[in-house]
Amino acid sequence: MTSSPPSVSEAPHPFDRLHPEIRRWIREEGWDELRAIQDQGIRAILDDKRDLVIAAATAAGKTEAAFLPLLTQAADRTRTGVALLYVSPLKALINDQYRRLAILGERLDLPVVRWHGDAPASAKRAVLRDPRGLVLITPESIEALFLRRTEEVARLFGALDAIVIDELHAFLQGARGLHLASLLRRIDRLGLTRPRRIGLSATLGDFSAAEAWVSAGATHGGSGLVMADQDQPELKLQVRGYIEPPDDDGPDDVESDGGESALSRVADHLFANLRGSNNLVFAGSRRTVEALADRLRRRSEHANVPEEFFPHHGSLSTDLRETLEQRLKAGTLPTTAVATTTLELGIDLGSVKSVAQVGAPRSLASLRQRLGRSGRRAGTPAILRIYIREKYLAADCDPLDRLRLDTVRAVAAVRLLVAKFIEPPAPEPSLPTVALHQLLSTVVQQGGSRADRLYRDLCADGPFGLLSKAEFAGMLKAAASPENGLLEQCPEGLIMLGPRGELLVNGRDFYAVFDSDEEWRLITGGRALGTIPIVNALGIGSLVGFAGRRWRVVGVDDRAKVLDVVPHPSGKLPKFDRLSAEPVHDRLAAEMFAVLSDGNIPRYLDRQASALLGEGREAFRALGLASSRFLSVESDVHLLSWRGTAVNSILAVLVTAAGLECDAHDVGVTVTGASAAEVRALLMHISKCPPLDELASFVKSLRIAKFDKFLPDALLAAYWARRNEPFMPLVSATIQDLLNSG
DNA sequence: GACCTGCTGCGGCGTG
Repeated sequence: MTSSPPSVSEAPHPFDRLHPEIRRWIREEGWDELRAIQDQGIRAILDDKRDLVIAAATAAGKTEAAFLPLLTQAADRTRTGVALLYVSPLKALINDQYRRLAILGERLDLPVVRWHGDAPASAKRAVLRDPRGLVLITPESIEALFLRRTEEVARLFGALDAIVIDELHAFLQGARGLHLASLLRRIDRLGLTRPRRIGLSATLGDFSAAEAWVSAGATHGGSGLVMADQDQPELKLQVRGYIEPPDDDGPDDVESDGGESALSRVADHLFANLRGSNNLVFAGSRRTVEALADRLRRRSEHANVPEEFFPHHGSLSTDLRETLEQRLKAGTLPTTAVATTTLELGIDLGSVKSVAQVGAPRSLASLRQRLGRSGRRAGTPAILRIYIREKYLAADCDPLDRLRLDTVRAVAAVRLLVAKFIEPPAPEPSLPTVALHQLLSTVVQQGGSRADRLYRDLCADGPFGLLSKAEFAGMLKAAASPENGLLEQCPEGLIMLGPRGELLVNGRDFYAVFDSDEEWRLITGGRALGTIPIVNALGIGSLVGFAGRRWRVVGVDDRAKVLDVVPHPSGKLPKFDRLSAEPVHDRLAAEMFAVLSDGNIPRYLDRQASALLGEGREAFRALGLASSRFLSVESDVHLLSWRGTAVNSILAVLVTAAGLECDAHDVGVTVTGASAAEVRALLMHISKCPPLDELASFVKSLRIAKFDKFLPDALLAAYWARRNEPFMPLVSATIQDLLNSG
């Protein structure tokens, strides 16, 4: 379902179909011509009423491809009500787009209003009084409108022509995407016709998933897709290997004066090769970002050169982050950002010479996104360096460590990058939590509702359609239980908020479907540095490494949770809560097996990485793992599935349910306290797999999302089973593979 | 052995 072929000769040129004021603006901007993606966008939007996905690289002009034709239509509109809604996952992106779109809006006499928590209230009041034009908003602010402006929201959004969803790929997975899907469906119901939806994205793996998300609830025929020609730049790639020193326990902590840890040597290489240009370094965790930024700052100090390496992560203050982003974008001073995932989304960062990845990738979607953020100049190759740190192998080490799985995963990830593989969206674990959130919000919006209507509005053909009527009833019953008190039912059957429901919904924390932790705020000389988790026990005199520097605490405000700090020569890195590793997809785990099985040494490996890959393969052969998937180590048995996180987790639950202690790891599970023969017998037994919902009680924690504490066990168990059902054929195949192996 | 995102309404104050 791509866009229609080039138009017949008598059809007007897309440019000539735009509003005269927009054409004038384009000429004044000095554009020679519209880009292909914009021509296609104009045709698709003006010729067709269907939903649309626009896919093109960052800075390729997607926003204009959507808004030039949409504003052309909106300028002639006579209906009252806001004409266009733009939804973004980030406030910073709204501010960025506002600057571009407000100029066009002014020319067309269409108000353009930013609507997020930090946006000025005056413009919001103005559009409430006179609803028209374009509103740029976050999902949470849409939620707030439904809850706090229930009477006015239909006047605002009841006659929309179109809803543009930016960074669409960020909403295809996760609780927030489900939240937005529900909010859009609620907006659809405010008016007589469903507004068309237009999704924008730079990195889509699965176009059909994106089109399906966008066209949910469409009454006439699916959606269209326009995409830019993806000119594949040359990719220059290196994978570099490093081995930790023998007795290094805390590799990520603040560098000691010896400075021989693998991370220190990674810092040496980055310092020598990235200095003098703009680069992005993705280091995985906030702790590693801090450790690496600290090492790079020290190298600048020792070399007596200006600092040009700076940390960027979600716990740093907006001030520090924006300063760094603007420095990257300006491009006048050489700048390298050492970041977590914070720089994967968001504003255009300008031209970047190279991207580095510290640690083997676990997600191809993420790796692709990172490469896509590198905004190269036309004609220059994309440069990617992957740095791998492996353990020193002691004589008595775990044989699994001998497989050098990080090096192997890096090679496997590169192979899948070349094969253009991107993980498809996975079933969303937090669906019940988001359903309860939307249930409470809908009860407020409707001023009391009946159960059957709530089920119809939220679930039937909707984003929560995976819940059965019985499960939904269970959710209602639990929410109305005396201990939860979220809902109450009037004698006539009308469902209202209960006292705790009122408290919850009126709290400032309610709008987002994701949880947030309590944190210390770090201040120095009146300037905000950022936040660290409250689990860090800090008092006056404590030393802490943060924002790429080291500090001493000189003041504590326990009530406001503020720490006053001053620069200090030393400090330990704070703890950031870590739960579990990012999941690995089946395809990546399977590719790792393939990498270990063949003998080819890719040229993009440096000498150390080649040696590590060789060692891994040698261990793989020596341990007989090409044919056997059992590996006994003292009282443990490793079962090597070579499958992804989802399959290994289910396998671990199965083994636990059968009575043995078991934990999942990256390429299989480890069974404790049984012999290989016993484990084999057990696998034969569980190959006749018990029903999944009976297994759910063996899952370590079913309560994972924000409102799960209000949900009944039976619902959480049933939903766990439902979202894992698609993996069961693979689980059965895995058990067969294990049993068939030597 | 991980990361990220978001936030109302109102009273009180200062300023033009």
